[in-house]
Amino acid sequence: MSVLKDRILLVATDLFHTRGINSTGVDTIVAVAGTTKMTLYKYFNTKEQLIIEVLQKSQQDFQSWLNEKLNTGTKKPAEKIQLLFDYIEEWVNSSAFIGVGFIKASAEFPNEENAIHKLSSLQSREFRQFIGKLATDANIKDADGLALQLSLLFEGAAQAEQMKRGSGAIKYAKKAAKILIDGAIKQS
Amino acid sequence: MSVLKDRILLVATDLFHTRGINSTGVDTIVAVAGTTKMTLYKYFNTKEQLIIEVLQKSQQDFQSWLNEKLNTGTKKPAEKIQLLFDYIEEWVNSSAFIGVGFIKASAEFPNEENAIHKLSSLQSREFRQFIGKLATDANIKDADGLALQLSLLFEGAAQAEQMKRGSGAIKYAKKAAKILIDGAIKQS
DNA sequence: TTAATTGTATACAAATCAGTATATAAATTA
DNA sequence: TAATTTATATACTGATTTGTATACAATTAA
Repeated sequence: MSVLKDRILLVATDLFHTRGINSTGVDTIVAVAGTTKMTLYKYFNTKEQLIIEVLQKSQQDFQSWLNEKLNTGTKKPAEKIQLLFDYIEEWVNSSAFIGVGFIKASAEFPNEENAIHKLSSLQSREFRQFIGKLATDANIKDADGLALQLSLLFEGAAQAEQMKRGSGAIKYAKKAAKILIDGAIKQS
Repeated sequence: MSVLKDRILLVATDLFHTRGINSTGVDTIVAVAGTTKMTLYKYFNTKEQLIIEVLQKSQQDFQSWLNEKLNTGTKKPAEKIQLLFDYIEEWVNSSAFIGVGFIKASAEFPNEENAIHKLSSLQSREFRQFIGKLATDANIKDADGLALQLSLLFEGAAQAEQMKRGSGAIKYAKKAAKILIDGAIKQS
């Protein structure tokens, strides 16, 4: 990938999170990235396409980071799901955390027919399925039900953390997750 | 309150939820409300003021509805907190539900210095304190901790329901809430 | 009847928005 | 060296944004 395209993606990601997507114009993005609109529109056909690529890259980066954390060493499936919220906490508390893209995007583009909204919805569903696979591997009976509950805690905590940094919401989400996981394991 | 001001508030509330706040211009609002910009600006100094009043009215309406539900009949404190998510489910599943204003607003106005963001943050905190009072009245030990966890489930479920109507997220949030509440009561 | 209030109609200002056209400079490749 | 690619600079279009100015109509109160 071109270094300029990469820089535009990075700058756009940051500005979208700190100022909002609709409130960030392409003029601002190119000014901060130190390039011009002509270059931006060479790499991205429309602003919508830029938004979509920003969302995709953000989610890919997070998933890659999470997968690496979960797959280092030799962890049993039951351990992995117990560790999930530890890693999420680590991620949320890192200085790099600026929010969950698909949560914000779905709020800014509420129309369910909109391409950006559809992508947000897909990413939310995929992450829930990812948790569901962890739960299935751990031999949990109602794996999908638990996955949905954990995803609610995740999205709720991310929302709270976006609203007020350092709220400590993720700490209590982790505690709640442990209770729900332990309860689900007992029933299996 | 003037009938016209009321109509503008209603129309703005609906449009903000279905199209997004920043994507809804005042021209659209007055056109749908069947009035003119001059009238809108007679009742609201700025668009920001309109947004703020929309958020305040939405939260007041929800809180009033919830209080009435909780205070009809003679319910013990422990019953009230157990019933909380039943009422939230009823509210979310009603046709009138269009989302939680302060969740969307905080996403569209991420800057913590922004007046709209501040109000969103305040409303979220007030609702959590409201749950905290229910928990305290029910003699729960870590009332604030439980309130935070329940608010995460609430915001997560609302977020999920905004993203995809009829997702059934609230049903599983209710189940999770029951587990967390029962666990907290045991420890008291 | 006169005065005040309330709302409408319309046009406007000034800024910002996404996206394009054109021309030029620099760097890379053949 | 010549040709091609990559990026810049700048100006523009046309639509949209919030908010205001001005003039007029209808209703209500004194």
